[in-house]
Amino acid sequence: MVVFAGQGDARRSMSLLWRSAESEGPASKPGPKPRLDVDMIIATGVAVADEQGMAALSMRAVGTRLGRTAMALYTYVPSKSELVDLMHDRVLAELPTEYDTSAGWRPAITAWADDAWAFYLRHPWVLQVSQARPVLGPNEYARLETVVRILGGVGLEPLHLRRVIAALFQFVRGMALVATEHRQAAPETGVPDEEWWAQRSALMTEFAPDFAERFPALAALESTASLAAMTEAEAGGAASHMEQEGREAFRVGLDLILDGVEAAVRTDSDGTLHASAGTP
Amino acid sequence: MVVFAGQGDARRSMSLLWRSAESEGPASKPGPKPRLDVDMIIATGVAVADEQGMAALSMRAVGTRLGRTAMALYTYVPSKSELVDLMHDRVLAELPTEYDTSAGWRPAITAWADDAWAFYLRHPWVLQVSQARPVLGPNEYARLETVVRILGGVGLEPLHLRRVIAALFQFVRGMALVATEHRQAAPETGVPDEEWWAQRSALMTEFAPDFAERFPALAALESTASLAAMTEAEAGGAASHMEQEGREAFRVGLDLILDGVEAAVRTDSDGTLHASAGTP
DNA sequence: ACGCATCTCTTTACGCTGTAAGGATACCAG
DNA sequence: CTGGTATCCTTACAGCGTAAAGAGATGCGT
Repeated sequence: MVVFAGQGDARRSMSLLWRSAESEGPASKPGPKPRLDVDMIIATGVAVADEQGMAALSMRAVGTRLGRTAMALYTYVPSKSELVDLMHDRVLAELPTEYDTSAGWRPAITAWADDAWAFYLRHPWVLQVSQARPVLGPNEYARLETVVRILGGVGLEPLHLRRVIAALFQFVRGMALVATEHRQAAPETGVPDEEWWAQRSALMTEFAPDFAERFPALAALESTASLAAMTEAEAGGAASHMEQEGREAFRVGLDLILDGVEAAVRTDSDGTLHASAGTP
Repeated sequence: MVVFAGQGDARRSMSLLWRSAESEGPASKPGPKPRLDVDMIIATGVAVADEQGMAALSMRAVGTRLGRTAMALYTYVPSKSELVDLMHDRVLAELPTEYDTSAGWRPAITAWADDAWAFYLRHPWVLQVSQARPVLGPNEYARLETVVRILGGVGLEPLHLRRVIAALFQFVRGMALVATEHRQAAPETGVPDEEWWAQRSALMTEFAPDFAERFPALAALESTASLAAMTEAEAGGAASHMEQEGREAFRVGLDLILDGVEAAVRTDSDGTLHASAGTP
């Protein structure tokens, strides 16, 4: 057997990502029976990351949760970064893949974005996984397929469509990222949100007493907008103000983008031929 | 002097962020002359992060660059995370604060977004700084003020305006994040982009030969869009395809959002009273 | 049934991180 | 000159990912 330098790794990680239930190697091998398997390790990793955040995810942490040492994991998984990739693709399976487009693409995409938002808040650590070389697991593709299916028939030309989707993805991701960061700030630092802001604004007036002169537009906006936000938030009150505002900004931004898409669809299907691209 | 638990830190970091050239303590103090100062340390930190990335930014790295040990820095800066905050606010000063709105807000915002994009590509590590509790330094406020000044007069109501701005910020951030991650992937892993993708797609056909059946919409889109991207990219060719596409998706997404804003402005100034909020 | 190849899992170790603690040295006010 | 204070260094600790080597269990070929 020939092994090319650096290829064994890629091969192994792909086979881990795409492995099916059977299709494994020989049923009986020499050596002690494995008392662990990749799925247990992935599940435990997800549990650790969900409960204590990405920073607390260490090989030792996962290992001891399974009653094993850190090094024992290396029998099943080539490295920590591979484990994270596997965890990523694993949780991605939670996302729905079917959306009702009978009322048009817009409600479907909105529902999709809401689900993605909830998903990110459920697994905030996913937002910490680098997108540089995407994981390319089955569930990553399934997620993409879902969006392409919804948006494929609206009449955007392929290249444009792909860019719109990329923008949509990154928008959702970015908004969810700040939301989760806000949520994590309080437990991590031990200082509750309100206290922190109160303290900071007190120090602001001390260190930057000329704030209103230096940043007039900002000062004007803050005084009016904060007031409006307060009175508006009176109805809800479940989550913190910051989180509520994050959610609200997400909705607003999403609507802006979808308005833009609608406008693009109108001009596109006017000017160019309206091919029902995507689903055959 | 009374020191409340946990407050000394906040006070110190605010004074570091907002300190002005003079206004420092007594000119002559006992003890050896400081051979370093906060600005040198910040500048060195920025240099390290720019050149080698956030992962390579360690107290030891900064220290030895200054011909000192890691611990020497703790005389000037309370902790690494404070240093990162200071670095963040420092580089933020590079962003322009004045934009020509004589041709309307849209070209101004577009120029602003382009500058932000270039800024993030120049200092990718900034995207790694948590937004949970924003740095609240002078330059962070200046950046916000800039956008509010541009968008303050278009006739969005304050609360809506704030959310639009939040969405805009996160969109730019998110798009820039993937772009920088792509750019860093090749040097970090040592595998050039094309090789990686070639290898991956070869493995894809091996491990998921049923790809086209499982993800029909995706397969259709890829075959048409990739072709279009290739022929379109033939003109340029400076940056890699991935990076080019990231930039393109950024433009497309931004235009979608701005289209949405235009629509919102039209309906807002029709229905509600058009107050020239913001700049007085 | 035996020996051996092979597999799982543990122990130990290395270099890296942020930073707490304590000591050496340089400097200024009295 | 002396005492107090500030700068800076050395040492040390707990944590990280993982390389290397070895212990023990297991199935196969003989």
